Amino acid sequence: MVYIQMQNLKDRRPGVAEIAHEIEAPYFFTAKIFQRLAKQGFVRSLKGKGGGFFLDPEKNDLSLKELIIAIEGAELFVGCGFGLKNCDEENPCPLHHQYGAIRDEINKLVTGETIQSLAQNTLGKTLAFSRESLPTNG
Amino acid sequence: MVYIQMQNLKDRRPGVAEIAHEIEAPYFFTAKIFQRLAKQGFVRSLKGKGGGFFLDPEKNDLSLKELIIAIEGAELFVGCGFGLKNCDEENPCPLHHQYGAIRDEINKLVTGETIQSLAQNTLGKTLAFSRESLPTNG
DNA sequence: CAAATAAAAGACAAAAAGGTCTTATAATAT
DNA sequence: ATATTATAAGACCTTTTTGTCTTTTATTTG
Repeated sequence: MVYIQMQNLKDRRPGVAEIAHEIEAPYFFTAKIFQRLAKQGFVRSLKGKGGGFFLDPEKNDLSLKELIIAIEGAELFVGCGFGLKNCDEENPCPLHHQYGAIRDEINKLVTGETIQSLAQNTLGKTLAFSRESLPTNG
Repeated sequence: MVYIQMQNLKDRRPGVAEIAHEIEAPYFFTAKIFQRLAKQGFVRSLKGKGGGFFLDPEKNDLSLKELIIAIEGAELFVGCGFGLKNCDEENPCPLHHQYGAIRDEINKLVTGETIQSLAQNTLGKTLAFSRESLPTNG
């Protein structure tokens, strides 16, 4: 989605083939994932010539946290590091406080960073996926 | 394993039923997991009456990192936060530096803490799994 | 030795994740 | 209108993870 937004900022709408190539994932698998993201409202799409994926230009604050919660649930942000159900401040697991500190850092990161901020910050830089894309499939 | 070591420090060797109860996991599933851990040499066991699981008393430095790497591989400690293969210092992903900081923290935690240190530090405290255990199955 | 206890081994089964392909539908351009 | 382009939908398959059960083997105690 960061890649999509980066392209949107350049007035382009990347299609499945291009995105799949950039993130080094199979074509159809990528298609499936963005189908789901589109249905959930996280991306929009246009069919036909010149079509492709784009983010709602109205919203400029889609945090990583919102996305992660929508896709994987909130466990990462609330659950016990050891996966214990009974773990809390009164009955902490042996890793409770140490893990809590890291979880706070993760929370800070995913709350503060948005798809838009990441795209904006990295526009023009040499990135892991910014090599010019020649669509493939596989 | 922390629970096992805590019990070992009290000269007890917990069995599958007891461990399963403490970690709120199904009996047979827990059995499977410890079977694997035993084969990998991370725990030892004794069959028969009075038997159960215990850690090698010689080793007192089994880090969480060693365990995680043996069970899940090292990706958590070396991989890109976005899962990109091309991501490195020269070609960073949009989250590269932010995620790197968190990964460093995780590394520090799992390198510094061992099963033994966690067991030792938490002996006698009221813990998520320290309520006295009445073995069940399911 | 026999009985009881407890893990080891291995076969199975169910559910979730990952991956592929075909057909349908929408949009554009001519 | 129609040909082209591109996503949407849904069926389907494979692999991995999770979970269950039965049988075997080892150990202790009487």
